Amino acid sequence: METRIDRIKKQLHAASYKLTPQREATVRILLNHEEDHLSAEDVYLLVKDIAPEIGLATVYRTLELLTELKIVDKINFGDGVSRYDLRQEGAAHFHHHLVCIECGAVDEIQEDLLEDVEAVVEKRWNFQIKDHRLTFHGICWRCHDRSSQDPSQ
Amino acid sequence: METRIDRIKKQLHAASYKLTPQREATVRILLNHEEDHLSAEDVYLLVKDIAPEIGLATVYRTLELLTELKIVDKINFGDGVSRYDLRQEGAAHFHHHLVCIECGAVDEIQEDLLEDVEAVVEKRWNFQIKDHRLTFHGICWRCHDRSSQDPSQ
DNA sequence: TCCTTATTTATAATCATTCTTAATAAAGAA
DNA sequence: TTCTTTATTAAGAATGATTATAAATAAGGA
Ligand SMILES: [Mn+2]
Ligand SMILES: [Mn+2]
Ligand SMILES: [Zn+2]
Ligand SMILES: [Zn+2]
Repeated sequence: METRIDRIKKQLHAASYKLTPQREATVRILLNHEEDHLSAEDVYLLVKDIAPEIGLATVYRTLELLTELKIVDKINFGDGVSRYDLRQEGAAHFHHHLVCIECGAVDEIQEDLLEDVEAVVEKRWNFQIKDHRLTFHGICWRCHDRSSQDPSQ
Repeated sequence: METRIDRIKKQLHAASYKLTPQREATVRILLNHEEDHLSAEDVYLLVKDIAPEIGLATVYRTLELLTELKIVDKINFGDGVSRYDLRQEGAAHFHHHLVCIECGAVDEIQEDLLEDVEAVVEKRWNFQIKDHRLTFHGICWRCHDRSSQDPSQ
């Protein structure tokens, strides 16, 4: 069976890049933390466990390369750091995020939901959409539950 | 007639802040560049023309304060800097952006367009939406026109 | 006036990210 | 193999945006 790593390797080769040990270690960390939204520093600290000799600049370079190849998406939630998010395989569009302003949790929406909006934008603004970024800020279901159960509220 | 500045002054007072000369100068620059998406450095250089003694840190502090009071929105288009965008008066929601990957132009969409999507998100994910960020990346109408007229294409 | 607090300036410090340079690894030709 | 070229990396310096600090100033109230 062809693994996810194998397919990423092919994508690199198709663009005439190699899957070096450092790059492979970085990709493995991303695969093992698909749910998370890791910063370059986060990735660096995690990848050091499996490849202790790696340098921070290499992690940055690798993440930049993976972003170029659309294997990961670089996102920014407004704190000072960029975060990196593995794309779903075969996903045409980047998924959306729910950022809780109470607890800081970041949940994902894999459904597209924007088809209609994009059709309107393409037509009315004559803008050919290639990608999108959509983030909602608000109160997550956990904080919701907490405050409705809390008798002090 | 009550001006836009007067109303912003009231918003500051309501939160027990003063509209100091430095803050007023900063707000005036933002008002004079509503269409643009200025970085703190951009604002600083422009505000120096009308208030040469102002410091960069004060501009940062003022922009942060205005963001807190929801008078401006802080946005990030992926280049390394934060940009500041005056909110439309009375706008319930932050407007959307079209970023051209060819020429770098940033156009605005003032229409909401997200009502239906937000209704779905609130219901299905039990998430109480307070704000949103939506940016489309693609080819703007100008670049579109250019390439369809260009015989070398 | 004196006292207290808010605000600003100037500069230093911090932090994320990028750049530079020399070393290393891989690949190809002969 | 050996030579040559190119890609990649590590280490640390440099950069650039943003924030923190400390002293000065302005404003407001008793
Ligand atoms: Mn995500
Ligand atoms: Mn805008
Ligand atoms: Zn929450
Ligand atoms: Zn364009």
